[in-house]
Amino acid sequence: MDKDTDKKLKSRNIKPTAMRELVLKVLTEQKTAISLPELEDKFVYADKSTLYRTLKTFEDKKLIHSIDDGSGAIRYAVCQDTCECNPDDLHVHFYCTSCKQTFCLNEISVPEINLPSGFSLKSVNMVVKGICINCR
Amino acid sequence: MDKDTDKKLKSRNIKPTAMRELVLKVLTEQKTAISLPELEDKFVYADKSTLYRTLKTFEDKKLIHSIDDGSGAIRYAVCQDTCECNPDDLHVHFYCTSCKQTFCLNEISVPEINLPSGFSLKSVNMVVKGICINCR
DNA sequence: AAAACTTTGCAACTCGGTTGCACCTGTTTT
DNA sequence: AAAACAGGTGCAACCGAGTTGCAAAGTTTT
Repeated sequence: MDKDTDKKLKSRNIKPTAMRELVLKVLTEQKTAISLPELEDKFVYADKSTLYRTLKTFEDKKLIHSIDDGSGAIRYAVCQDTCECNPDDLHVHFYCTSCKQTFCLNEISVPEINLPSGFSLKSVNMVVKGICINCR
Repeated sequence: MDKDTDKKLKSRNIKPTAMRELVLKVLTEQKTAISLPELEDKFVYADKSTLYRTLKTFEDKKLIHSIDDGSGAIRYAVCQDTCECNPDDLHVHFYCTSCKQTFCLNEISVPEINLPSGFSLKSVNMVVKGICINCR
């Protein structure tokens, strides 16, 4: 059992099962955002639905956030420690069309938008597509 | 046959078949972006794959643009006349979580982003989620 | 009018996501 | 300690969006 992952789970009110610890560990070691199918590949013996529900639980409890990068599969990445997934916490994501990896640009927060009057904002999904530094 | 739709198709180098004229007409009359499944509902007698390929053709020829609003289905909307779908042509989209409609905010272009060095930009998908003016 | 090419319709399939249900495991209650 | 309970996991099946191969229908070219 990893003390740190364990703590992290508890800090977000998630019961730390063996499965969850393993998933969180993979997510933490992962530098780029990962999709459910990709996660499945890393866990040959775990069931798809278990992994699915694990991700959903993590997302509900704001341990991870999801990114729809337009690749057809939703990807997930661990949130910053202080993140509450409010509009202020949102950052820009980068999708590399060459290596198909999705990066969290944590330093770049999504610009403010002045919506037409009558429209209210809840959240923003901003994905920049291009070529990443490794593929150039 | 509608002269205007016909002209519009030709101007983008698309052979104006009956099917395509009808689809373009629906897309033009539509105030919000529409998905393939939604389009299917409007064409009871047309085949899914035909509609699918029609949308793809339109998109290739830059008559329409696609929006991934995170709803699970890609939506399409007619481009502005001068649009070439370059990064400069890109505008923000608004997805209403109540009525599930997606609006093109044509007046609001996507803000510029300073990517980390080594990353190059090709396009941007920016979707703001919230409540639209009709649902408030 | 025949040949060549394009568009359309049908059917089947892929793949990501999702759910119902049974089983199992660990915890609480009696 | 046994029984009851709650929650987590695995299996199987399903859904819905998107996609493709192929044959039929329609157009264009020669």
